[in-house]
Amino acid sequence: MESKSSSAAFRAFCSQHGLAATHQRQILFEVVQEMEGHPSPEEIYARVRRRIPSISLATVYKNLHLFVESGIVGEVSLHHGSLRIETNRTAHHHLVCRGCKSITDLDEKSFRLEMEHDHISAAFQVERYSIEVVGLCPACKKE
Amino acid sequence: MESKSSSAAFRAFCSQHGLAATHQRQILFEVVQEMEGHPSPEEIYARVRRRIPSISLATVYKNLHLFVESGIVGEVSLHHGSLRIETNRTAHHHLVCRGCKSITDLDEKSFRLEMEHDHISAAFQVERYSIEVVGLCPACKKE
DNA sequence: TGACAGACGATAATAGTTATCTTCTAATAG
DNA sequence: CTATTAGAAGATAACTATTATCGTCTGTCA
Repeated sequence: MESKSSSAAFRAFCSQHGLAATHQRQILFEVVQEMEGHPSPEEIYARVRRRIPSISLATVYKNLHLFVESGIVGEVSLHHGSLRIETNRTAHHHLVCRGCKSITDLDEKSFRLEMEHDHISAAFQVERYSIEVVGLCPACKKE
Repeated sequence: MESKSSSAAFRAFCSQHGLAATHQRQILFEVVQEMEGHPSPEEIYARVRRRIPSISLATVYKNLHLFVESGIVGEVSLHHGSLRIETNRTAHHHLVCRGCKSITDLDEKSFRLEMEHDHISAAFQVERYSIEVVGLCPACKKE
């Protein structure tokens, strides 16, 4: 059964990460996995409230952080939270540390990229692309 | 002379965009272009204050927006400002509209990428990479 | 079944950013 | 070269997203 297996996955997730299997956490777990696209905390909050009207937004945030840390969901941008200006106007890419959020420029020559344009709708006007290489910088790796 | 040509570039920029060539704007223009990396508004503000101690943070923000719009600087992430959760855990890339900030997933197969690993420090532990294709979606293109 | 660590909810606090409003100044017409 | 005026700057209030705090409640495990 759907709910059985989903519940089992949730319990496994909680015990793997030493977390209590609470009702709020379980609904969040389910909702996050059934949502498509790139929802914001507010959108997730709105959706969870349909099932638990009394849930707190703080609970949503706290659990989203746990989910991101554990890897069951990702974050679209590691450097949201503050505007960052790009002064290097030549084509280049980014090396991003998921620990300290540092960003290092990579020369365009570091990659050879072939785009299969068929896969991108002709109606979308492509202006540029950039590659984000994500991982851990030497300092953060030590931890 | 350095300052001559910089000043000429600034004046050209202003008249191209119908902007008044004010002192604050000029210092910001210069500072932003001489900064390396990916400075935040606060960092730029701190630096500009060394030359104009009385400048307001609001002025920094207003001018940074103008600079971004005009293209003389870029923004590192088009979707900062709010956490966005990634529920799709399979390898994929993003099609991002710089107008409405919408994000569409692209299949991993859309690209063929060869990384010249020599260019990335061996000390950086690469975990994944993702390609961001930036441009205008059909709806935003109409404007 | 208790005791307790950890989770929840309510809400205050903070950080980043934007809006408002008043004063000032660059652009330009005369 | 001055007067006019649209736009710019500065001060600061307001707003949005996020995090911290704290009292209460509830899974977990002995």
